[in-house]
Amino acid sequence: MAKIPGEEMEKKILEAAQELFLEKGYMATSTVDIAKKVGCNQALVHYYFRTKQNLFKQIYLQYVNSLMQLGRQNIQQCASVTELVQEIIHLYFTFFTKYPKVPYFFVNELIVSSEHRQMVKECFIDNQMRIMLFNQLTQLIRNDIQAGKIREINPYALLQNMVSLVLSSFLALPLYNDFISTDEADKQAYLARREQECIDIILRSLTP
Amino acid sequence: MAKIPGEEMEKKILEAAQELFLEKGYMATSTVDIAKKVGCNQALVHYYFRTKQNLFKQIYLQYVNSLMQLGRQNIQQCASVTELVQEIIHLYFTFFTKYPKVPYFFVNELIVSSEHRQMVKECFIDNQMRIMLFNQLTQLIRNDIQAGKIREINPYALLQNMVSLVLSSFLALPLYNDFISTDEADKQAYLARREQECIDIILRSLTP
DNA sequence: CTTTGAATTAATAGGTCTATTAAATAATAC
DNA sequence: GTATTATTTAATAGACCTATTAATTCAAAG
Repeated sequence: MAKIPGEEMEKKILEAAQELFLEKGYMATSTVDIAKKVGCNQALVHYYFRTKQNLFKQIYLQYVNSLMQLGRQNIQQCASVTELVQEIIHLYFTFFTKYPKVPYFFVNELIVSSEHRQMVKECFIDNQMRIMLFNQLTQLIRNDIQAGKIREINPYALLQNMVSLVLSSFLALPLYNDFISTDEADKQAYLARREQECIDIILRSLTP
Repeated sequence: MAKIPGEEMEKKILEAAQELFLEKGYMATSTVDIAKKVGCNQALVHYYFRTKQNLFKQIYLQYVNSLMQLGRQNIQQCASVTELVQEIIHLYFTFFTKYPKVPYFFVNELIVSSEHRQMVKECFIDNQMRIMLFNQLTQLIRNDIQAGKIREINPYALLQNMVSLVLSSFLALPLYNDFISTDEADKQAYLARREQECIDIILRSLTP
């Protein structure tokens, strides 16, 4: 070791940790596992990140941000709730189809650990991006309600419904694997069907 | 100890384990924790159940069954999909409102552990109850489609949509707690709202 | 070529955990 | 009461885990 210059090793550790955290969650991943995956000494993990919690924090907050950034341009261009719903659901399906383990990782850590919730809360609370996107949603809803294009609905409820349907489509993947089919093409077809189904349900739920 | 006759202790261990598994999940609960909660020696947990996995299995399968049994009479009396949807969602909201940690426990173990999925699969595969209820749903859907009362829909998709919306209402409770309100009355109101919202969404998704 | 600071390792302290064992205690039978 | 069986305990083996320490190797600078 020590042949790789500078921050190379730090990055490798971060990447290995990312994969393992995604695969098995925080609790079930040990710094020994991470080191083994990188092929370095276990102390090195602590040398760069001091604690396992630190390492996790960096990775998790990176996901929080990338999920929030996801296609903000596309979203800002939307002129109606209908467009927005289609755009958001499509973006998330595209992203999660690429990284199908992110939803569970994300949800699990958020449910399981009060500390991790606090972490996310602090990251969200004064986040300009979040505030802007939420304000846009609220504004669009108000407009479309007044125009009689959609029924009255609380923006939080709409968000929760979308998130629920999208995430659960991916959370169910392990079940799909074990109960229905392990074939990759089948899985892709399932996800494509779910995307349409999610959009359809949400749009129907908005008709006046 | 040893003053309590017969199976009393076994039951106490089972109950303590149940609470802890619900609270923290399989991985984060140790047999030491369980013994501490009961107030007995840790070896006793193994004396009665031999392994932690055994103990878990008993508890988990009990939940699988009680969830499946849940109000099967009420459900069998339903004459239309609309009725069925309302009845099912209401029953699950009632049950989970009483035991709000069951949804996460249930979902998590199912997602996280391939072994636990196999366990459930074996329990489901030839289960008469499951087959009957599913057949009834399929039949009702067929009837209502032909009668022009609902649009064409796959029974699996309908089930997944219902389950997703119901479960996620409860999975979000820790977030509700930390981000919105810790007040018990608020939480009850939130759940009541969600129940209506879930029913509403599903029924709207079925209109021809 | 040697010095110096950074990167890496080996070793280990101090915990935890599951599961087993043998010994002690209680309950029951004879 | 004593023998027998069931319950309960203390003790511990054998893993594994995080985090730290001190020693080693490496890379660059003088």
